[in-house]
Amino acid sequence: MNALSDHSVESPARPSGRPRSEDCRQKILNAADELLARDGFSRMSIEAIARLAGTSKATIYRWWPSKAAIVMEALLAATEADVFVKPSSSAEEDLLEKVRRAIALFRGPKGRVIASLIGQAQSDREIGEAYRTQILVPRRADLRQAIERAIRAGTFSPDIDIDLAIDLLFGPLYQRLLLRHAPMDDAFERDYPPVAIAALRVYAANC
Amino acid sequence: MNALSDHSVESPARPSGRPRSEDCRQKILNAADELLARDGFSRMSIEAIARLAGTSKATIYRWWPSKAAIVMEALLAATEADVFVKPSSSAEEDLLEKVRRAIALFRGPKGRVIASLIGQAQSDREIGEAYRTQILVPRRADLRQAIERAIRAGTFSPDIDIDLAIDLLFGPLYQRLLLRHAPMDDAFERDYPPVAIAALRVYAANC
Amino acid sequence: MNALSDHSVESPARPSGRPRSEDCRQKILNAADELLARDGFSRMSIEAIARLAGTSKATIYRWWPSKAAIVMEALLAATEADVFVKPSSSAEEDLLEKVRRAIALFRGPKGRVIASLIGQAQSDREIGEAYRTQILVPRRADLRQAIERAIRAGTFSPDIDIDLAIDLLFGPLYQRLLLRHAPMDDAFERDYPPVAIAALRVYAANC
Amino acid sequence: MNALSDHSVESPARPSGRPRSEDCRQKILNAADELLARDGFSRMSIEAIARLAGTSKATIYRWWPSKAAIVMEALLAATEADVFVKPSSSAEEDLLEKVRRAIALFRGPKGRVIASLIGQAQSDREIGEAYRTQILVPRRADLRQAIERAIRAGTFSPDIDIDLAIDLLFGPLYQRLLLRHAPMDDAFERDYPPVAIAALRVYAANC
DNA sequence: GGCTAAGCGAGACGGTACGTCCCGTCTTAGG
DNA sequence: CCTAAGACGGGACGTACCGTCTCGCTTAGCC
Repeated sequence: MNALSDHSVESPARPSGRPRSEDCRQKILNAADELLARDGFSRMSIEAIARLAGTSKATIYRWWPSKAAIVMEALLAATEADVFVKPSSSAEEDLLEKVRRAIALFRGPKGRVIASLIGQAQSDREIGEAYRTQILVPRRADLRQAIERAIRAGTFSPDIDIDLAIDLLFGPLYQRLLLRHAPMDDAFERDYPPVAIAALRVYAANC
Repeated sequence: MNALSDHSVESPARPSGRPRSEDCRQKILNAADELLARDGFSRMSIEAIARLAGTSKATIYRWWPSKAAIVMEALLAATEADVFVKPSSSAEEDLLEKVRRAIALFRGPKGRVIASLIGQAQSDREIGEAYRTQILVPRRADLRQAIERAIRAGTFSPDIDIDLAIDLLFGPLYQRLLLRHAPMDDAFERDYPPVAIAALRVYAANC
Repeated sequence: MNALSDHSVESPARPSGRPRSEDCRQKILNAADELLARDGFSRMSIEAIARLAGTSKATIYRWWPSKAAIVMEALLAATEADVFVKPSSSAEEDLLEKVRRAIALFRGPKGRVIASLIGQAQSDREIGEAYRTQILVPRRADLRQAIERAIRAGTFSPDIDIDLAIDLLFGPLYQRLLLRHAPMDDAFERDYPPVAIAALRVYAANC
Repeated sequence: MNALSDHSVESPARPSGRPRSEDCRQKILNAADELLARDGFSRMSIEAIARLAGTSKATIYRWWPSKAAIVMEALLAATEADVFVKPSSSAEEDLLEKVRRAIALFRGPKGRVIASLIGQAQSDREIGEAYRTQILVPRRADLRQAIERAIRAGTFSPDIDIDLAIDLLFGPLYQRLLLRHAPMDDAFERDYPPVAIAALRVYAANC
């Protein structure tokens, strides 16, 4: 548990004092969402969030240590569903679907938010740590399971480096998201996933 | 030519008045370098650069439109050599070497600088545009040539999407540079390049 | 009765519900005293009093309308004895003693507290009103009685302006307390009182 | 020279850099004056001064260390003339006039400003020090000269404590200014000065 | 060699946002 | 009802940089 998520600790024992206002929390997250869309991550200020949410800055600082923490919380809740793939009989097929889902996610409005967070993480160690812990780790654990299913099914060699395998699948996606050297368009969404799976297959077979 | 590189315009007509001080330019670039290493991109301020360089802020603003432009200029000069690969008889072999060079570059001190710039580019369109124009475009043009050589040699199908091909090779690198979910260590430097080439080969053969 | 002393209203009818905690009242007054000594009036906050007293802010606000009211209450209780002079046969002698007592009071630890209150009163009408009503009015009534005794004894003319007379005696004291242009030292404590009485005598005789 | 008056140092050598804007200085002092009249010293904020003056807070903080320093500067310039008395043949007469001038000053709009400053000085050592150094010291030096003239003329004994003498004259004034227990009205303005002089005379003769 | 025009340092300036502090009010639970 | 705890809206604090500006002083090439 790191600093960016302390507020999400839920102690079972009800703490004394006036309880945190859930309404207030929502207003802040909504305001953050709106400003994120309008101004982008680094151009939006905490003062603006407070202004728009109609809360005081102190209330924000009481619960979130930074702008990134707010955005992360908003993102986290909303992204879970986007990438969940119901396991099918073919692990390979599932991986293909996961790649497709990731492309769809990156192309949608959350794509820029994710890119912003990763961008900020380059100069703020806490944001990076939080992003890895809260978003990447569970995400990659899920992918790892799918790959391990494929290994058990004999599709992939048990000797493969699973981290490397995941990177083969998703690296080009992140690259396009972040570098924007080429569009993440319909052609990419159609053509890339099978290429990625093919690349993984050749790596994982001949290991 | 975009805003981040206006200063490099060299008018052939000799302007009147005192000429730009080259000494001053160097002091600023050096100061930027030092602060970049010490504080990181977004924590370093233009005021600090001016302070350290012993120049005035006005002088900086006269020649560079932003912090990123300064850093970009410093980076550009220093990176050229790192990635140049003398063409050999085997285009595939050259690509392999280029991947290796990129890993070495990313692992070195310039890695964090590049990551910082890409990070900032997420929220500053000008930086992004400049990075793509000045760094990525020439870089990818070079890679494209190597791939076209391979196509002409019959190694790769002429139907491949060259952008996608390049992404297959370098995507996982940028991913590790920017997400830092897994180390870019000796094992990676040793294992990844051949895997990348194999992936490209399978894509480019079966296209 | 003004706002700063509402809490001293004592309804004869026993109110329903939990009675006010006397312990709590003492803890707050003690904490106020301690912080007053440590930080001075305007640097001490109500939050700090609550923290130190181990009470909640709400409890303080329920009983006192302001910081000054707390301090006033603490001061009032403690100062009564300092200035009471048992009437002797000579009203003039009594006045002399009262001046001496005031100097002693101002030189002691309560001197700075009184100065702080008068200082705050310059920008807070309520504090000023409360200070005058609760402290100055009874104090000056007492002095007035002593002077009237002297008038009845024929020492002073019955035509004198008693307020002016009191000011002649105490003005220089307050001036030194508040301006601190010159020390209120042993020499002053020894030399000033007879001078003051002499000044009063010459005014009150030749009126 | 203390911290509250550093800005008034006038180096003969013109300093480098953009010169201080006199216009800006005036706008700030005027804004301070207006707010002082409208809201009183402690209710006026530096933010409000900046807002009204149309300057930035940084500009204020660059030149004045505190609210009090601003007010002091505004006061200082405006008060000089109010208390200057052209020496006449009678030193005693001059003292009488000086007392009258002080009463007039205290009754006017500057009276509340002076009271505010003295009030703040009770909890801010720097303000007190500045007030004493910049206002009281020159003021009392002037009074001291008048008294010394009277001593040389044989009116007063050479043994008197001049500080005490000044306090006898002005103490009651400050007391009424600060305690407001009795009005500083026409009657006081008419009656007090001769009483004060008489008191001083009896002290200074029988010393 | 003096003129002129830009470069340059220094640093003031209007702004904006920062993160903190305390205010006085409120909303809980528990005594 | 009283109290402890502490969340809340509000607003000022003093600081840090931003990018622009106004000065006086170089420092060249050109007349």
